[in-house]
Amino acid sequence: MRVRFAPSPTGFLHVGGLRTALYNYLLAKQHGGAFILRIEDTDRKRFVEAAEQDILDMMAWAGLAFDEGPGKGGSYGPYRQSERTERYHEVASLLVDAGKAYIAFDDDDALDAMRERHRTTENPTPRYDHSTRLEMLNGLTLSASEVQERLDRNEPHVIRLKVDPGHTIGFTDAVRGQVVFESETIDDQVLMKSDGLPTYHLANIVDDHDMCITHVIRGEEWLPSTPKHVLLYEAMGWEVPTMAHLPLIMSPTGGKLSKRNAEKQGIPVSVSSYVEQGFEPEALVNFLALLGWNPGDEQEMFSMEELTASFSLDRVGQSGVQFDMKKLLWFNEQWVRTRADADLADQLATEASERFGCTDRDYLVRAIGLMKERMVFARDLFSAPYLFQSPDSYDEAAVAKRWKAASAEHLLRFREYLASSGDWTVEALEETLKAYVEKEEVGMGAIMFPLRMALSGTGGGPSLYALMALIGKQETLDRIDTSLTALP
RNA sequence: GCCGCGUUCGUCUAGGGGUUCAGGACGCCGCCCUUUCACGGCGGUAACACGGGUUCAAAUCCCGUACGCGGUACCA
Repeated sequence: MRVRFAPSPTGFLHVGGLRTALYNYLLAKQHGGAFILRIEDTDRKRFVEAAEQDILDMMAWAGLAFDEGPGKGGSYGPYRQSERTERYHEVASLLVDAGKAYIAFDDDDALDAMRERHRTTENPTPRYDHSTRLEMLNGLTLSASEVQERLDRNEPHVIRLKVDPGHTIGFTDAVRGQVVFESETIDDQVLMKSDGLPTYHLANIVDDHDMCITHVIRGEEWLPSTPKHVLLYEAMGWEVPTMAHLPLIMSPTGGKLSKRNAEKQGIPVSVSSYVEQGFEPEALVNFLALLGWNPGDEQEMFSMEELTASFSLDRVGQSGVQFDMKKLLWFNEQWVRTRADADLADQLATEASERFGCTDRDYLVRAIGLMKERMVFARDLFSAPYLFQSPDSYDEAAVAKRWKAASAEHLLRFREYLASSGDWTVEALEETLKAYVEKEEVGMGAIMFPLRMALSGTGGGPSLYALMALIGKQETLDRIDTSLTALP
């Protein structure tokens, strides 16, 4: 099995593209096949310089290593279409010689004029096809010598696929089953553009054939052009690879997950945005895998290895799927929790040092231990600055609601208990507090809330015993003193 | 308009003729645990688009309609 991911470097890697790459990757790994990356840079108008590097970086981030591709090599290279133009010309001439394609000289104005001529309410977008091609300037209407003269004059021209009406083109899609099209509904697709570069349709079948691709797995937006590809394979006498069209990922309001549509709802379209926001690669991969595929049982969490073992095309759905950010967030939370505290500390050390001057690695690891069940992203650690420094303000709403007349009094008295406490462990601190509650005959909340406010400046957070044990005796006493001057 | 694909809880989905007055997950709500916020546990909310067939029996098969999505470029 040989599969490929063939993105166009017209922008940063799209999250939907990543899913396509993932499904290809999983299948290749599962079958011990090859996963190929091919850059489809035949559109010079939309070419974006930094895009290829972004594609490479994002695939590496997600853990999708390819076996052949730009920078990696392989025996079927080059893997950039801009470096393979000669081969496309070769195939295009073969097709013209065989009468399967023809040369056309019509410029934009001629094309517009033709469409204008035929446009009606019933036919808003007339096609360049069997019904109109005889009105145009092409190899079918000009004599061979006229064509040659124009070519000799270097007149701009394209090469079009000659689609004859009257027959049915069908193929079996691995996701959708049998799909058929009538040939008269298909236009004479341009194969070779006047700039000398091929269109996707030509380049794609030439490369898939030359690179011995066995399974073409791509988005559903390609389904309508697949009959053209089938025609091309047949014209060349090549075998048609297995086709599989994946359901489109849609925005929560419906419609393709386009930049404008999605980002308005807080759903980034570029994979790099997910990296910037601090998503775990495993979480995005897990989420994307389940967006359009399901294992058939009730497992939700999947590592790349588990996905590789379980994935199959026949469990890929056929209908469009909506991107659900809440679920992605849930996956991220789950995956953050699977990480070792020490591992998270490695990631967060620099920021901890820069923001809080915390260079004590053991301290960082323990702080992470207190926060882990409360994080969606690793960097949520820093949403609790009191783990590293005295609060510089106190949550006003919480104070207004729960800071009572006796609060300062309790705090002051409990400070004495703490000051005389010798053993500064979680267990001992718990004992100390219980002793206070018993002696003073008050509820836990009477002291717990003021204490929490003094130490963290907030009304919620990790266990207070653990927090005091973390920050230490002196810091605990200092924070209580500070709060007593700041709070009523 | 035409062509193609699709349609089970709000979302991702299981189920593909009887065992399902439809199961799981996210979300939401409630309860329990708990000093708090979370975690966790338990429970709840909520769906077979519609209309015809076929059949003893249909969410499951067929046809139609509606709706959604994609395509309709010298873009991919």
